[in-house]
Amino acid sequence: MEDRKPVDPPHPARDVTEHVGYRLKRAAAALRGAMDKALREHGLTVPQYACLELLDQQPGLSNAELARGAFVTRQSMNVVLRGLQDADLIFRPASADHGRALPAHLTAEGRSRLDAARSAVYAIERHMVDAVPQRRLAALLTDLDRMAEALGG
Amino acid sequence: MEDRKPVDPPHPARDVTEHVGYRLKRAAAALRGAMDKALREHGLTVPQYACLELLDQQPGLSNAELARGAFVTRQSMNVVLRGLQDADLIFRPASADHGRALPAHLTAEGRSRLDAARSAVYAIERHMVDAVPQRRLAALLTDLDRMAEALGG
DNA sequence: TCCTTTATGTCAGGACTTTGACATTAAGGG
DNA sequence: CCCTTAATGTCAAAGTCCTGACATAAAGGA
Repeated sequence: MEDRKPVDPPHPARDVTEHVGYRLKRAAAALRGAMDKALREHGLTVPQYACLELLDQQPGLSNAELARGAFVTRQSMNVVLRGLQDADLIFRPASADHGRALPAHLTAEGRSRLDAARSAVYAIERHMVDAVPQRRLAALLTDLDRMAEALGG
Repeated sequence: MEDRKPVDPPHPARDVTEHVGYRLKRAAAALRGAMDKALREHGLTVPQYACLELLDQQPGLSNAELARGAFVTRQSMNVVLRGLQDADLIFRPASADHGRALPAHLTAEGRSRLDAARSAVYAIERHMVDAVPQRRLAALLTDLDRMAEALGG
């Protein structure tokens, strides 16, 4: 049996629950839970909503591009897209004219569904944003981006 | 067909990628990815590592308590615990003496495995923390907590 | 005491996500 | 032109996580 070798934590903390990673995970989990609950009433999952939102602002994105935008694998996004396609919320051409990427677009029903869900999601985000002092919001966003970039996100 | 009804975003943004939720998700995904990669070399998943870390600092936690601490359901934590138990990294009594909760404890092997993995995880967290100005770190932690609380985290 | 509430562990089923692998397609360099 | 590289879509298998449900056990009040 070897002795325990304490590792210096990244910053002073009494336990893991004070680590940045833990707090980040907690906040993300809270957001995910709130969105799950709200979107369920609209018949959408979080990845599905994210996909619709991306397609609304960038019509014609391919499966791989959507996957990167939603931070999931191509395989996962493929499943999401099929679900959305079966629900007639998006459509994709059967074959690509140029490369291999199949550009996806919202259907009219997809747009209206997105509009409905967006109200609920924005209310959640508003509630979340209101919890932090307004003067720190910009810095918060900057720091989140820096952390993501530092980790290769 | 009804007209699209624009919803005011929670804060000024050109598109979803500038929303707080998106940035939060991006940072969390980057952290998760980095931890996944690092922990795989130690034969651990992120939930397993989180579980070991919690048990190291609070020995005797029950399945339900660990689930809350790791932001997953009891059912999910139950499978995590079984995996850790099968790998002899933790142990639980077959039956509870007092209530119904089964207190879990690290084995010696669990402790050494945790020590090894911790170095890798702390290096990641250090890298992440170093990416944000030190004077803003405390505020960042506070804001993450406020957002989590506002959403019922 | 009895009942309700709350919390826990567990089972079953399904949904989601991932890793690994393969074939197809476009682009660039030799 | 041919080959390598990179990117994409897809399939298969496994793991992970969730919702829903049920039985057990402690605590509190009528």
